[in-house]
Amino acid sequence: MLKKTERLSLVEQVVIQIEHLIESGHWQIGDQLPAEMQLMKEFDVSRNTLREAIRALVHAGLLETKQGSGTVVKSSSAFGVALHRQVEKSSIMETLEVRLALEREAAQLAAIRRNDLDLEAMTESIQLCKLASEKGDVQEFLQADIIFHKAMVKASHNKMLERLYEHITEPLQSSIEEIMVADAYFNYSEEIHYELLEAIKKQDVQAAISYVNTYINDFRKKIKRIQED
Amino acid sequence: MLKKTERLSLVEQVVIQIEHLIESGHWQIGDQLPAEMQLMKEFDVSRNTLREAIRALVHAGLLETKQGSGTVVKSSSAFGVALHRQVEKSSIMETLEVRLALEREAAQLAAIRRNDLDLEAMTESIQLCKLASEKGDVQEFLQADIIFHKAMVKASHNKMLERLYEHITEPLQSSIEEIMVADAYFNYSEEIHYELLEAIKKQDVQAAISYVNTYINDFRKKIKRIQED
DNA sequence: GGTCATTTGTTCGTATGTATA
DNA sequence: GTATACATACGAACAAATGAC
Repeated sequence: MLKKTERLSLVEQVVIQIEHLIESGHWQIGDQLPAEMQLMKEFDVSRNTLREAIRALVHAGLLETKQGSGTVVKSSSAFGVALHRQVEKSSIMETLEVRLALEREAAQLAAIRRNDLDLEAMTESIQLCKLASEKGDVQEFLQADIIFHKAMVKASHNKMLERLYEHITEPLQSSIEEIMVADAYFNYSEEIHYELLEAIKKQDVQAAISYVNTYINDFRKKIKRIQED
Repeated sequence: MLKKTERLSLVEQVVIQIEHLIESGHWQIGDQLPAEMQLMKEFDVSRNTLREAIRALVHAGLLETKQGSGTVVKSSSAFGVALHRQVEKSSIMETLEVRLALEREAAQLAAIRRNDLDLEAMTESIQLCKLASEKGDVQEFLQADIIFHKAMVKASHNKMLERLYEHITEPLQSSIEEIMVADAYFNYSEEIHYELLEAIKKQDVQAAISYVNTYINDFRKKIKRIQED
């Protein structure tokens, strides 16, 4: 029934298989895992082995088990969880400074490497920003804004930068929403990054970098102003 | 309204305690942990509970267990392990671009926030670079160079930036050493960052940034040249 | 080379608490 | 309130690997 000791323990093998199923997107965030009985058959392991593998992934932050209701996917990557924890240990300002560093590099690389598909995605998302601003919906606007930024980072064609940016921005998002909603002087038109898109379109590296620098500086001042209230 | 029974399980409590003992340096990398029997008494838990906590930390990459021999500390932080794995999945070029982003931001912040202690540490490490260059010892020079860069990042007074930089640079280091040793045209005097230190000393932000930009660009070209050979 | 104590690895059983139906 | 299923924690016994004598 069970094979003799291979290099990896049975538990580790199951852990890796589940990890892969999650990171590949086969099981999405929020999805409920099949019942234990079914997973036992699927991986061909005993109940104890399966449970131990699940516990390891719970501790890693990828899964969450709830009595009675089962286990659900909580995060898509162990890397994301580790970064998330790091962000929680840091101040908003510190995290924002790191984000600026990544965003400035991304803008520069995007201006160099962007292809037609990238420009299309960025143009599309900036249209969403415009629509949301016309409706006056802050929440919707911020979501569209994130999509634009992610599209720009994607246009840098650096997967590591992309992952870092995504997992640093995500836990920061709720704080940003609070700040923006609390901002009485919020001005949509100032927040839509037409000039940045133009700079990347024209492959003007310097213009892209300086635009990022100014808008993050504004953002910084805004946070300071609100936090002092 | 759901009542969140966020009471931590015993296993989680033990995990956190061990994690803290490692991250605080009480147990250093390479150290052997006390035997399970002793740890059971120390944490006042059963063997199964203790073992599950240890297994979680083994999976996280902090510990390594060997049957018959014992348990040793393998890494000092879970964040470092996660980042290390991410770097291994990425190309040298990608990682270098991320490093540039962090280093540029660090140089800028260091130029603004450096204090006398920071300047002292940077001056000291640049002296080490000079000494190694006079001896013609590449290995020693590179080690001193790392110390200088870490001192600069520390001078940015952003802990998150510091941790990210450290854990991204570390796994990159062996690759860099290979490249530098293989470089027939290696010129020490070009690699000592006197001008960067001067810019930070004078709090000249622009000069610091532009110096980082040029030296990383040179580094990039060097890698491309060597990889093409 | 072999024996033995030590240490981790594995599996079982039991008691208690807790969420769901 | 009761019953059921699941989670948690403990204890014990045995297997397997290691290292020292």
